[in-house]
Amino acid sequence: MSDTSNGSPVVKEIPPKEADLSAWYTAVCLKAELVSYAPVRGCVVLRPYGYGLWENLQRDLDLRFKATGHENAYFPLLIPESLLIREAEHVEGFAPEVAWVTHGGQEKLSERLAIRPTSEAMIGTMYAQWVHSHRDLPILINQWANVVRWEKATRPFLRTMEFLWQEGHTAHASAAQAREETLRMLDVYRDFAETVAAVPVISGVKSAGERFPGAVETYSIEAMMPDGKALQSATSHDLGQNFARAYGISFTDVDQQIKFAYTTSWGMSWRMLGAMIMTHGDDRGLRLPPKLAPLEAVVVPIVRAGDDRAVASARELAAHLQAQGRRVKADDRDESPGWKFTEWEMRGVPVRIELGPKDLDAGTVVLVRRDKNKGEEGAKTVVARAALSGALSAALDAVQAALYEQAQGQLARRRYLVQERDEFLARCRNRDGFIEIAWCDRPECEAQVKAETTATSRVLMPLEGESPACVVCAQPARVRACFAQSY
RNA sequence: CGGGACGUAGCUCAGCUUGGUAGAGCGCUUGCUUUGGGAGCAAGAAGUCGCAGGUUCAAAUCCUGUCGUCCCGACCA
Repeated sequence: MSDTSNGSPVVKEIPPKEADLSAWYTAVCLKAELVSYAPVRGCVVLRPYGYGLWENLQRDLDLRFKATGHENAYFPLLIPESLLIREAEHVEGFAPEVAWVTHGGQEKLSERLAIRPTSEAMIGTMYAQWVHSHRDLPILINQWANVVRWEKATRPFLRTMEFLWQEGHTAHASAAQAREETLRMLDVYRDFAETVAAVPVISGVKSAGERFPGAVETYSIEAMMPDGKALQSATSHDLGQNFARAYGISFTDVDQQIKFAYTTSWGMSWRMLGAMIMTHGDDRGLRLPPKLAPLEAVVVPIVRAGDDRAVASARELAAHLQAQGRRVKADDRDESPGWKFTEWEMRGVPVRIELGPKDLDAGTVVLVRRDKNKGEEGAKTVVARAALSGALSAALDAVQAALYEQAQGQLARRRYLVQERDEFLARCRNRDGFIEIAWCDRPECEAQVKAETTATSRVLMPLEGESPACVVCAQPARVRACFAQSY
């Protein structure tokens, strides 16, 4: 997928992806103008092109939330300490990462206010006020918000101190309904990742050690990055009655008994964009899936001396496509065509439409797909201008499909089902990818693996007839576990 | 939070060892010629050397502190 036709990088600030994924990733995020570092440690500015990605993610995911019966609302950023500490495990889990507001103006506050690291405490408190009867349930609310977590090591999208996400919070009358909701939203995330971000994932339940603080069960979708590390891309938590007890969400049921509600929470952040960037990018820069790309196509006019038809024609073409709802623009800047080609490839635009004198004479345009290498079969096609709309649509679909297919191949190559303890530990240490084994599901065993390899279980799945002994410790196996080093 | 590296023009970096007038390439501005894979020529503009102290006649250069970025680890959902 990468351009290795000549030794030097196309965009000199972007090192080869293979050589140093970290350096490649940071360079691409900055060069493609997705983000800039802000004058605050660990925070980034999401620039218009990066925000365009986020808006497209938001729009698609939001439709899916609405389609599953949820409504949006907004809750306060600041959470009184006394509320946050109500759920013991929850506080303990988040304590190291909470930022505190201690002063208002010159005046010291009588109670510290946490800047939300997540909103279970705030939303739980409100749900307690709103829920009295089984008739008030379920409550199905989502909020799009920013949160702050005091992180020590940060990277654009993957881990920043402040980040954008959505957090869904629901309350139900029964454990079964809460579990159903948790799994439903997990599947929404899985489908979104695969069909929109074109990032294949594995999904499943988390081990006890990897569970959200305060949850009964945590589920996640996990993507595999090119360096063999897993990237948790969304989570869905069945909170049982833990938070309902802590925050007093109770209701009178049909049997006239007062019961605690069952709650869930689920979230996807802009980290998903990081997964997408790392999964699809190549040595020329970003490759964006059409469904998320801020620009689906860019029209590059090619001017020739004494022939200035191309610019006007490109503008007209772009306007025509925009009228059909396409995210397209004409690049009429005073730069050479080659410069624009490189620029838009680096920024990941899925399709380029070239429009030069030859095309103008012939009534054609040239379509170039970003997912293909230069000179590769099908990379460039000449289409009649009258057929452009359909051809563009087909090309976008093809790019979307090809990116997913390539990513699926990468994932498949990094999945290993292992029977031997030594091979398991070696592959974990070696960062080979998802290493799957029959596993005992004991915290002590996981701690042992982590100490020896720094890998942890990412998700657990049902056993599929593997040997009944844990590959690590030989105790009875209860699940199939997928181990990996992770971001 | 520990180990390592780095902050000099918009970008990539040289200069620092051995203190003495702020440098290069790319980019930028203007003009002309160009334009189907990062164009050419000419002229021009542009830097409190991350920040704050200290040593010194003199600091980008030496010392201390601090802020930030990157890499490796620890922590983390």
